[in-house]
This record gives sequence, structure tokens and C-alpha cells, in this order.
Amino acid sequence: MARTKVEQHALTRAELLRQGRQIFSTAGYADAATEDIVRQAGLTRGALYYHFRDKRALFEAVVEDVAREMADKIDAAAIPAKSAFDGLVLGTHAFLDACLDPAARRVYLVDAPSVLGWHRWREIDGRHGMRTLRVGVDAVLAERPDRALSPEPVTYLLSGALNEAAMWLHEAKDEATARREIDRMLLLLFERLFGGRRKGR
Amino acid sequence: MARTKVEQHALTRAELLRQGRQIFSTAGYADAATEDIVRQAGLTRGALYYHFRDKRALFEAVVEDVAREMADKIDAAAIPAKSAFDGLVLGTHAFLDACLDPAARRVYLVDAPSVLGWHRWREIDGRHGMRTLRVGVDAVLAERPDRALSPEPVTYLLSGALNEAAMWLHEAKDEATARREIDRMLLLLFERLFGGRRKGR
DNA sequence: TCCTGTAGCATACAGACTGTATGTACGCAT
DNA sequence: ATGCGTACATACAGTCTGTATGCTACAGGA
Repeated sequence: MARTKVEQHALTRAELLRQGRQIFSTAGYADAATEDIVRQAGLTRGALYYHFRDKRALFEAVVEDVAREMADKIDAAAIPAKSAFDGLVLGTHAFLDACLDPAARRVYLVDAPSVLGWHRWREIDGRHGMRTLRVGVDAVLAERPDRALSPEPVTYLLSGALNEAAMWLHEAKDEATARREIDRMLLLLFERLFGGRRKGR
Repeated sequence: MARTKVEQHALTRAELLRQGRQIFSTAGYADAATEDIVRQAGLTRGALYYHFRDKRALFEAVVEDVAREMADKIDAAAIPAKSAFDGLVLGTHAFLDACLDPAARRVYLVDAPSVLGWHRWREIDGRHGMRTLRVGVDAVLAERPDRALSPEPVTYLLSGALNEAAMWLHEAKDEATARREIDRMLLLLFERLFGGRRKGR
């Protein structure tokens, strides 16, 4: 009992983030009323505007959270990899798994670039999702050197392809089959792009 | 003088689309006030709500226009191609050129999926931009048969990569250099994905 | 322990914007 | 000429965001 003020501060902020994430995920940013968010958090809009400068700032904080969580999952998934190439594959699978969360798709992939602006979104993604991808690409290129491939363009081309794949997955009628086909096609893409075989697979 | 009513109808609608496209491109959908759009068109909001059900319907009509224009340019660019593979390359160049237009990036690539919903956007894109890409991919696969490649996943993976490339191009400091590097990397990607040499591999 | 300041919210208010309802003038067919 | 529907303009209501102000309980110094 008798929570200290600094504890309460963190608790309230976290609750606003939680409920904001939930409402943003289901309704989308534009149709998410701040009144609904604070009501679900058992607060009023006064609390929201005390903790965040405006609605957009709350959204950006949610985006940061989502991005961080996804990057953590991807990093963790790549750890047990036998090779850099396997690490890239495992990371890719972890990314697609993370996109099972509606917040990852609606908030992070769809609304964020529009609400925050593409430039700002790219900056955030560059510190999280795309960073993990860049690390994977660099590792593969260290393992399979290829002068023709520039890491940076390769990274964002793959990033775009992966984001699109994640969205497309949830439009398919048979999700399991679609997932297998995507996994297969991504593996093929990686193999052909980075060189079919290199000291065995 | 004395324009007939049916002429006036088309003229007014076209003007709303013109000004809407301009305002949406610069301000973004959310910050584009309908009042500003109709003022630039020399009208009032009554005219807008007569021609379109709501603001979103106007935006969707603009998106359709932009999508159609882009697809037309891509189709036209691919005509003089010597081979299906060249057609794909020429088409991608035309796409990147079309994305010099801010409306193509802000309206079509960034705002449209968020405002119209990803599903609706995918449907529109499927009839225009992605359709041209699919045609190109199918032609290349007819030219260079490859049982391992499924046309549909390959198409949207490439679509995602291309959209990302188009956005990234305009973040680069030296746009000309970035463009050359992207062209080179896309060509490399196509060659390796579809098989480096003719009916070989 | 008491007193005071301020953090952490709640409440009240103003402005902006969308969508709708209503008004109106002009063209066009009869 | 006259009645009617199209193509707008005008007026209004509802919703939402952001801000300004009010209130209360706790923290910290004397």
C-alpha cells in the first residue's frame, strides 16, 4: 500500500502505454479517441496530457515499445544460430512471428509511417527492426564475402520485402500454407542473393 | 461560354481531385483541411460533399488517380524492352521515376495504407502498380522457367523492396549516387533471383 | 510535527474540423 | 412558362484535441 509518487508515476505511464497500444491496434490512430484510452486506464485525459505532450507523443512511445520488443525477440531468436546465414533465417522467422501481434502490423507497419512521418519512422526502425536486419546482413557478408553487394541497399530492400511479407501473411486464406510458402521463398531469395552454397549449407 | 451542366460536373470534380491531390501531398491526409482544398478550387465544402461521400472518398479517388498514372507510366516504359527481363528492369526504373512525384510517395506509399486500411490499399495496388510488377515477373518466368519460384510471393516481396527503395531514395544526401546504387543493386537482385544467365542454372 | 510547495491528476473551456441538413439558383425538359 | 432536379452555398450540430485552471495528497525542510 501507499505507493510512493515515483512508483505511481511509472505505473500510470505504463498503463497509458498499455491501453494506448490496445486501442491504437484495434481502432487505428485516427479513430482512437484519447477519451477511450484514458477511460480503459481508469483515468482522465488530464493524466494523459500530463505524461505526454500530445496524442502523437503517446503514439510514438507505443511505437518505440513495439519496435523494441520486436528487436529483442529477433535478437534472441538469432543467438542459437550455427552460422550467420542461419542467424538471418532465424531472425526473419522471429520477425514474421512477432507480426502475429496486431500492434506490430497496424501500429508499427501501417500507421507509424503516416502518423510520425516516414523520416521519423525510418529513424526509429533503424534503431530496432532494421538494425537487427543490418547486423544479420553484415554477418552473412562477413561469412560469404561478396564485393558486388552493398550492405545498406541490400538491407532496406530486404526490409521492405519482409514488411510486405508480414502484412501479406494475414491476408491469406490458409495462413499456415502461406507461411510455409513465404519461408521457402525467403530462404530461396537469401540463398540466391548471397550465393547459393558456401562451404556447404 | 455557358458550359453545360454535365461538363461543369466533370470540371468541378476534376478540380477537387487536383487540389485534393496537391494538399494531401504536402500536408498529409490528417492535416489536410477540406476547407483548404475547396478554397484552392474556388468552391465551398458543399461542393465537395456533393461530389464525394466524405473526405476519405475524395482521398481514395486521388489514390486511384495516382495509382493509375503510375501504372500507365510503367506499362509504357516496358514496351520497348528487348526481353521480359529488360521489361522488368525498365518497369522498375519507371516506377522509381514516378516516385519523384511527392504524391506518389506521401499519398500512395505512406498515407494510403493507413487511411484506407491495408486491405483496401492492397486491392487498389493490385489493380495497378503490383499488377504491372506481376506481369513483369510472369513474363520473366516464362522466359526463364524456374519451378522453385512462385510468382505470387516473389511479386509482393519485390513490391515491398521496390516501395522501400523509392522512399529511401529521397532520404539520401546525394540522390544521383543513391539512384545509381539502387539501380545496380536491383539489377543484381533480379539477376541472381531469376538466374544469372539465360535458361542456365 | 507542522507547514508549504509541488507532483499528479481531474475538471472546465475554447478552437478546429467533419459531416449533415437546409437553402437556392440555374439549366433543361415539357 | 413552368415545374423539377442538379450543382452548388450556407448554416448548424457533434466530436475531438489541446490548454488552462482547480484540487488534493504526499514529500521534504524547519
